[in-house]
Amino acid sequence: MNSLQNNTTMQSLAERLGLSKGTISKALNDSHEISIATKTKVVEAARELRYMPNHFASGLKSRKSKTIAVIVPEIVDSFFSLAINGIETFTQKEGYHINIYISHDLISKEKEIIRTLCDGRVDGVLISVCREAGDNAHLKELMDCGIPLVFFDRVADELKAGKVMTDDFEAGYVAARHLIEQGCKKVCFLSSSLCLSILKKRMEGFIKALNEKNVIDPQKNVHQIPLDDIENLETIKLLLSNADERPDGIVISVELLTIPIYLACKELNINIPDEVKIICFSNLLYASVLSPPLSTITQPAFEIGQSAARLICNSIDRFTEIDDEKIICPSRLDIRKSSGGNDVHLLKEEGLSVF
Amino acid sequence: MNSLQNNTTMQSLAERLGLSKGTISKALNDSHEISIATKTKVVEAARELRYMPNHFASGLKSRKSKTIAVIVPEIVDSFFSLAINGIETFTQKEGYHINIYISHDLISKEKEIIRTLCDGRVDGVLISVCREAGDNAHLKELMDCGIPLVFFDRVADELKAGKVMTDDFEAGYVAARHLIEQGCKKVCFLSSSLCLSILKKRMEGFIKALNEKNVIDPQKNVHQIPLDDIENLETIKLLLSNADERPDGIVISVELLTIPIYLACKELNINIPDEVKIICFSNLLYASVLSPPLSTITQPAFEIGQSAARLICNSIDRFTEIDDEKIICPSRLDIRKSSGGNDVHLLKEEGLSVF
DNA sequence: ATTATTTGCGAAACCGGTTGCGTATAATCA
DNA sequence: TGATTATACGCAACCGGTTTCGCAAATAAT
Repeated sequence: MNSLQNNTTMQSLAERLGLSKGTISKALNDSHEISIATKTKVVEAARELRYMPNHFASGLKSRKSKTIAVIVPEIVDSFFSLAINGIETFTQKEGYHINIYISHDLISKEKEIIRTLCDGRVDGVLISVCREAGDNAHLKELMDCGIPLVFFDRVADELKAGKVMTDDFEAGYVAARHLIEQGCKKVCFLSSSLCLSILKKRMEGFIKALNEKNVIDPQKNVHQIPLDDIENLETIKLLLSNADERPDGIVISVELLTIPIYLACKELNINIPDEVKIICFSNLLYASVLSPPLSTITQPAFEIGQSAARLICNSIDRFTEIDDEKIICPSRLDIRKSSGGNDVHLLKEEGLSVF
Repeated sequence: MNSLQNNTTMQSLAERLGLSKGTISKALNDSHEISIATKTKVVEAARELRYMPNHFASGLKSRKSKTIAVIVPEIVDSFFSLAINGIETFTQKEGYHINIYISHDLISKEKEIIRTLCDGRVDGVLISVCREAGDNAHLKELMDCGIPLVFFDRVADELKAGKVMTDDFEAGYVAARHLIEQGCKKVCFLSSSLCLSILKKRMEGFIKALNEKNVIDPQKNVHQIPLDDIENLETIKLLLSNADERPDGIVISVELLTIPIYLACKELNINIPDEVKIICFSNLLYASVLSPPLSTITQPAFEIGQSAARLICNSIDRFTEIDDEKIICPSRLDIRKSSGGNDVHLLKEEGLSVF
């Protein structure tokens, strides 16, 4: 049975040393009230008996858990796993633990998760909101509990909280301009839903680039693709199958659509980049070994995670509210062959390697 | 300043309703001692005031945190992120929270992490041990604290604990036999270090297949590749550059070596699969869009995570020790073009899709 | 030598739930 | 009607730390 051997408590330590519980506490916390001699005696005994202050007891009094909740829509995703890596790198240095929650892009799950977070188990929350639209009463309630909140990447624009993101508008613009400069005459933009504000911003940047080229009604070049694995392939094949109307350049705003695009082109025998040039918002480590290597708008996922963690840890440690602070980490254009660039190896790019 | 609005406590609820703290507790826990009328009154007031039992207070008494620690060597990794997805899927149903820790394959980090886990903050630990060799005193100490431990994938053979893994020996054998059946005359095995028992088992399976073909000294066909991104590319290029000695079939036992293999072949102008056939232990979602599509030994990462979570949750909830229980989830051979198979789309394989 | 101050520690309250026990009131029984 | 048993709730201890306060002994100041 569950024996729970390590029951060394302050009380047992106190009895063993002929001291009081309070004295032990003060000694271990290096209080000035306790003599050096007693302190060393206590510290040694504590180490010997592998004493560890009980997490619940100390948390009950201090109201601090040294724990941060991280809510992501998905974890099998190069962006989010890199972001978590960045978060962990920072929090671990500061002695914080992290709880991971996956919303699976469902607003109901997100609400359910948030609700469990109001009992004091976490000192702060980092969140990348789910794709599914919905009110954000749950987020407001969380903040009403006095729990600091920081959004990363997918933010809720209308809430006053910390926000760490990339320059999506600019990146959308750069992606579209790049394809235009590569000689594309008909560039289109693939998105999932446009509920997500970051996707909307990318699209607006894309529109701006098209407007500069005096494209008539650029909104017509924006396509919403379902995220279901079967439907999306069919939708994309439909888009590419009509040779006359077919786009010769595609900006893909979500990494998930990479596989269906490549598959569709292969099935329809369309050559990338000769017949259609492609660039994708993506953090894929494998972009350089795809055929052809995939040009990407690479988001600084690790840095975004790290900055978000720094923001929330500082807010917690200094008891300061985050006053709608916004941090922008710029994305990077990595030109590879899929958009007609040279096929150089970009494996060792700064900030991408995680090994 | 941090206002902590939601200070609804049992005491405040009690005062508001003219009852005692104990009565509130019993009412909320549906005790038979309390009348229906009182119960409904209390429950309604609790909901109205958004009362949540304090995590520390309840944990202090119950000695349960409803939290599981998950320690992985890396998170930007398709296997581990899938495994975490599996873990989360199960634990979330059971009302457990999960803490994520990343050892970055460093034994020192692993020890440090484990040490912080003995204070009662978690009810159990799931771990995939780090690659770096070392004693496992820290794991024993954890178990001595009465905290259930379950290994997944990378296990410590010598410890008596729960273990969930795949059939590495069998998989290594199957991979090698597949290449041999595809006509390879000189098959070799790439590994990182052989400290990891799972890599050793894969190698032993590989050796068995070669022995069956009466290969002389098959151990000579086993190569250890450094994991550093620059060194490994050079080492692999060296291995492939000598056209006479060059292997015509390669079993890659770690996913990390996929990129350098593809890059090396491209640089040396070696055709996959005509000149060298390749199969890799991997959970890459992008295997099918690599060029050529990569044959894989696909580990049931999601199932492994799910089973590990089930094992530890059951152990916790039933107060039973895990008596060296072993669960084996078999891997799957996915033949694609890199090993000379047909280029079929294996996107929708059972158990792989995470969308 | 006497008073003032510092030093080192113990006692007890407190954090917010949980739980065993005691008891007053109501319901049941003889 | 009086004794017995349920019913419904309050009281207080407890979980394991933290912290305030008080006090005795040691040291310093006068």
